Amino acid sequence: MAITAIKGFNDILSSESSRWHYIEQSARRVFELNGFGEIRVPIMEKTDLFCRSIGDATDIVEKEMYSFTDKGENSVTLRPEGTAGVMRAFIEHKLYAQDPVNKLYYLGPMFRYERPQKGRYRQFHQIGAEITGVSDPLADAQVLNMLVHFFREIGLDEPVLQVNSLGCPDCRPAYRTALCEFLEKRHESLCADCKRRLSTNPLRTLDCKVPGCVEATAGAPSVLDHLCGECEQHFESVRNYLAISATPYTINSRMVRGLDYYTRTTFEMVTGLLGSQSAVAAGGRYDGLISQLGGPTLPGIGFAIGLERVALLLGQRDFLGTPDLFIATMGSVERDTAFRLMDGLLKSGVRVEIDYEGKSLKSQMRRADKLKVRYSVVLGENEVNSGKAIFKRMSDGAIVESALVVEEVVKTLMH
RNA sequence: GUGGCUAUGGUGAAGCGGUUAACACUUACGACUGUGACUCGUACAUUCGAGGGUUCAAAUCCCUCUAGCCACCCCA
Repeated sequence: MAITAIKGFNDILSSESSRWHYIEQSARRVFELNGFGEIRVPIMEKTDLFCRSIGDATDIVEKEMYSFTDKGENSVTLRPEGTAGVMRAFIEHKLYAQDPVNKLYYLGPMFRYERPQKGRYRQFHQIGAEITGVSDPLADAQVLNMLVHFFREIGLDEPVLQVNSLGCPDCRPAYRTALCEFLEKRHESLCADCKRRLSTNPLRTLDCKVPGCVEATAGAPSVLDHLCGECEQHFESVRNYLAISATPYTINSRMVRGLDYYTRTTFEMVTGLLGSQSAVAAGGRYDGLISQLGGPTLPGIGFAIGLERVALLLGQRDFLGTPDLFIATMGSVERDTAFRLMDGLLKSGVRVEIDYEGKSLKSQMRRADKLKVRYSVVLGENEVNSGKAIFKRMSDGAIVESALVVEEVVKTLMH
């Protein structure tokens, strides 16, 4: 048996990479428009970074990390998400010293040891953006609008924005207590998973899909009713800004986050087209993270987009252009002329394809057709001698004669 | 970690115990010896995920393994 790729690790073949480029370039364009600059950080970090940021009790840290001990006896981990590494770099290089406000974006592979399924892989890719140093709700709104803008840019209007507020360390404990009290009373009608969640992560019971639990939690207290004054005001303000920019969204007070560092505003772009993987992008505010990692007390907010999921939503659209010209040749002498012409055209930025194997003219023309080239030209004895050739427009068969001089050919192909 | 489903050529797939493994697409060549698209012809799996077993006979039945997909869980 030939060696195959690791489970959950996929090759992105050249036939699909044009779609990836399209997504990545759109993101770069939108993010840079908003003043974000790219930061490139390693894909491996000390294990402790993720334990301290994501949270020891989360599934990611408990069972999904690719961690191992390197030859220097250090525990290292393939990053399961991007924010932790970016914030580590932010602190390490004291990026806050010159200006606490930094707008950064990143893209690249992330790794989680999970059972693969549609839209979920062990190596997957994210494009993320972060703003540090701004606690004003205006930043929340800008980030949300940028995300929505990105989806509009790539032509997807299907994922819808859902927003919630998780409160802060001051008001969340009280909510948690209220929720637990509520759930305890309905303990018997909860599914086995939810009974377990009651102690591990009570908020999770809110998005359980088991009908009994949906029913049991129907009247559960909402986070939004338990926000402290400041958090409530913050959320109000975010909503106000979203109204000003006419950004469509819905409030989902049951939205839960998988990472511990989130505070206040959280959000997701949600789709119903990817089976059980409904989130194509998600993020939120993380006001305590930077100080928690040993940096200054600065707020932050950001999101990450799941590239595979976006690519899945875009479907099989072809984003690659077609060649401008196919050069067919009749014999070996003509190939010198053909090569000279091709080389000149390529240097002028014309996309040229040529026959490589000296096949029959019919084969060459068939190939020209298959490559969907705009024009074709046949170079044989006559053309080499006269220095002129007939260029054929493939769409309608129209022909036009042109001298075999790069500038002339370029002019001919313009029409 | 737990379920369910599926594994036949480059691809999509027929075949459900019996001599050459259907068909379609793709690819190659040709009909048209200097011009593609349509049409037509020819070629392309000694072999059915891997390994065992049952049988005179297995792609077809049984067992084991492996892989993939989907779902649970979790999440981008």
